[in-house]
Amino acid sequence: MFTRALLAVKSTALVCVILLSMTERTTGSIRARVRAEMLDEIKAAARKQLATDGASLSLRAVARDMGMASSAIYRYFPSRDDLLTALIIEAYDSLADAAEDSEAEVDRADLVGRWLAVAHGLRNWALDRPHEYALIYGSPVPGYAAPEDTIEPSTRPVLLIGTILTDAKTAGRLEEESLPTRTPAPLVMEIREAARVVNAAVGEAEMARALIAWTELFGAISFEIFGRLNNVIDQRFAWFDHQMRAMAGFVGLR
Amino acid sequence: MFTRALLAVKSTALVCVILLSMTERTTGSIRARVRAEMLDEIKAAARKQLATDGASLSLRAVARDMGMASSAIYRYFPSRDDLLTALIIEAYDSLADAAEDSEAEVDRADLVGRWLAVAHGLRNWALDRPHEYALIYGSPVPGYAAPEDTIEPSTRPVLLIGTILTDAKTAGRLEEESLPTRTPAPLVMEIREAARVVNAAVGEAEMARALIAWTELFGAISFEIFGRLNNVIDQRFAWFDHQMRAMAGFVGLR
DNA sequence: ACGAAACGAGAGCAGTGCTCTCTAATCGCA
DNA sequence: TGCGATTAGAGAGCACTGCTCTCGTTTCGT
Repeated sequence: MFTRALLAVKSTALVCVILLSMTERTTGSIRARVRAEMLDEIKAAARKQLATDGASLSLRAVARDMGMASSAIYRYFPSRDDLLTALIIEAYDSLADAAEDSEAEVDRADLVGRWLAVAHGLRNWALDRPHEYALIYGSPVPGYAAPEDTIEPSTRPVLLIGTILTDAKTAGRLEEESLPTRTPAPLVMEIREAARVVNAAVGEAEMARALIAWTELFGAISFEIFGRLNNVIDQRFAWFDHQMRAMAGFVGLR
Repeated sequence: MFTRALLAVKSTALVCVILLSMTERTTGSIRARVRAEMLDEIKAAARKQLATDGASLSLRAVARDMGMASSAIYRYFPSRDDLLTALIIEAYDSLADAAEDSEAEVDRADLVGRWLAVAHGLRNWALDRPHEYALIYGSPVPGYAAPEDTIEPSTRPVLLIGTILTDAKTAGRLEEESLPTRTPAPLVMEIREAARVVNAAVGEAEMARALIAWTELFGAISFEIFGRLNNVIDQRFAWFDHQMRAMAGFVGLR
């Protein structure tokens, strides 16, 4: 909003702008700074529209909301999909932040508590912004193909269980077990690789159980957010908490 | 297609139509029959379009595909959402059929096998028609609110585990256990009610475990269909099978 | 055989993503 | 300081969407 008003009174504000550019030389030209602010402003407006009108994101509505022509948006985002991509990346980061913040508040030695904190952190974030959750963990947006840029941010949330697993293992708080012998060797290799990626210093059996718990976790959130619990479970918090404690036991956390 | 050609040569086919209506008096007037066929034809065209172009379903494209004006579609479906609703209901039924057929092929006494058959039946259906899966188990379609009509069909798939649980219980093939005492009473009541609805003659602890397995099952399918396994797990079948065997153990099936 | 109901086509409305052109503001650099 | 190059924004326009309304035609029940 500030940048918009600024642009509207261009000539009179020019001196002020020059002063600003002098005191903040590190941020580059004012054009670059205004551009960065515009990018944020557009994303914020889009996020707002996402929250109110649901998953149907209209570029024109965003432009209208900002009081500018729809064509001007294309100076900042080459297409609607690129705006979506930016929102998706931000959503992953925001989700990971929420989970990390929630987990950080728990005593390091309380491994079940840390798992529960991650789970509830993820769920609370999803409840707060269901449409953003749908954007990243729901069905892909109709004509939208997730580009490369979204792959890396999407891995952030799952990294958390890596450290929990490692800490549990080193503290001797993780029950050990071996995978059934019928588990195909290629799959075992992939599970080991997954453990390596999330920095989990555990065996394939423990990692497999953690991945299953992770799957159940997002299954539970999706069921709740997408309305699959309607008319079945009203005790949403209690049910989710029960599931997560059960999965902690399944993983072998003590 | 047959009905379209029939309508195109109306006058000459009139006698034929009368004859048909006489031999098939039980099905009602020919108009009613043609209408039913049209409904099916539109749904089929829509399903085809869903499979090729993804979740963005265009009424006009469906009409174009059928060689008729877009406005004519509104004689059969009052709105695009109503078409979607019809497709959703059919998808639930089709999915439930697939799971039932898959489960029916397994020896009644093999309870783990029956659970695995249901799971693989659901997964195979989802892999065959990912967009229809997304329609019913993904994020809700943008401007679409699922009407009452979809509630009942959506319960069909889950009914299957009810019979498996009951059979396992009566055969003494289901490990018993009690819920942790901290489980809130209202939640216990809801779980018992859920067991009643799916005809599962088991206690709340067994039902809770089954619901968790059910959640993991759909979490696993969603992860696979929505691309969350990309670059992580390539051994899709083996991984799913492993998960489902693990969940069978978690539920206590023997 | 006739009035009522249903059907299909076409035009039209408001909305969408996106492109192109044109003007004005701002930039880097001499 | 001024000038050519770059960038921002507006507006018109294209093809598309869901949906409504009207207008003939066809089929229905009686």
